[in-house]
Amino acid sequence: MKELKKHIEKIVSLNEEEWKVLKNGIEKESYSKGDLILSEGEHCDFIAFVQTGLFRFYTMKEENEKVIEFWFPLDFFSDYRSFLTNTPTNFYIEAMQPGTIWKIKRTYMNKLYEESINFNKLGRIVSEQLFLMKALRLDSFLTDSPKERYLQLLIKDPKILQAVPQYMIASYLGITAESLSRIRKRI
Amino acid sequence: MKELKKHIEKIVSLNEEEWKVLKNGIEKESYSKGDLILSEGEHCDFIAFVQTGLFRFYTMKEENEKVIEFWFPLDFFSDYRSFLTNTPTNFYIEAMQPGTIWKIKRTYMNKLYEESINFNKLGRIVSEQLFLMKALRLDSFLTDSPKERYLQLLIKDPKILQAVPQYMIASYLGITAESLSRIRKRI
DNA sequence: CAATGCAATTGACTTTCGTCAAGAAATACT
DNA sequence: AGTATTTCTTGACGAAAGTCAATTGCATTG
Repeated sequence: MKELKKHIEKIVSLNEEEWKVLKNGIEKESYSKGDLILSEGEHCDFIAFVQTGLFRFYTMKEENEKVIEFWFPLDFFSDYRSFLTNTPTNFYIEAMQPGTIWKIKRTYMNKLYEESINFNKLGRIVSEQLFLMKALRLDSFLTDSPKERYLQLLIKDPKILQAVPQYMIASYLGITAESLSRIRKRI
Repeated sequence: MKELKKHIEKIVSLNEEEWKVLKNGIEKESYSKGDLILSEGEHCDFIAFVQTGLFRFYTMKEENEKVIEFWFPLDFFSDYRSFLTNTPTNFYIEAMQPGTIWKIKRTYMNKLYEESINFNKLGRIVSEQLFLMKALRLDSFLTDSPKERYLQLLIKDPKILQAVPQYMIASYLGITAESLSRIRKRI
């Protein structure tokens, strides 16, 4: 829990009482490689924090996996669309390695939002950060070629390249595994 | 200001005092067709609300305009990346028609965030909504073909098609004007 | 160490997209 | 109405991506 507390404190400074209340809503979960934390049709009713492990967020489109995101230790994650709108998801969250996470439920989160300014601040800043990540990613689809997106990934996210098989990276870049292989050859 | 107040009240209910404080930080601005509200190199230090008119958010990539977003009446807008990180922007915001907006400055917004739970709630929910829009858009780039993205636009955002020239829609879909023209022919 | 399974590459081929240039169509202007 | 400007379409071509199938490379394991 130390990492989580430290991470939250970088965002907002909670007093003893607030931290105690927050802690009461948090539970630890452990997963084995290949476990599904969320599946199509379910509601995502939590926000989580990666303690250890590696997770991916993907969807199926006509038999093909489309990887939306990868999550590493110290990342907050959720199917935030399903979480916010309280609607069933089309996505899957999979543990790519054994790992442990901290989870907080939406109902508890909403209770916190009613309680103190700091929890709203926390929720706001987490939302802002999630927004920024999506916005940067979208911009690169609008302005860059697949080759350029790959080159930027090399620079900005080398840890993804080390940890993840290439065919998933291709999907994450919005192209096929074969295309990525050819892009790499051209460089 | 009526529309703005009504719109905010759908998100969070402010008391008389809070509304008065908020109002003090809001100023009206009017633009003519073609005016630039924000240009590359500047800092975006505001969040705005469209009262009337039509605005677009775009960037230049090697002489070519890349349209990121369109904003219509009742939309909140900002170069939220520049706003949140307080860094210079690579983007432009242009009034595509004569229009008026309400603006609130970052410094004022940050003051509000210190003041009451409701302003944080407002900021949180606006951030959540902005996140949702980006996330949906990104998903469609990862999972759909240009043709599919166009067809979805027909269904989900017909107002964009009516109000915006096709070559900007092409850019918004991540393709060239010629490609969009051919996609339309194929249908 | 051979055998298996998964990942990555390569080849052949099709489809689609981008680019450049030319025209047609639509819109705005005088 | 006629002209000018902008927008949209079309054609020709090259580059890149998708698809399917086969092969190579790599790691795991029995």
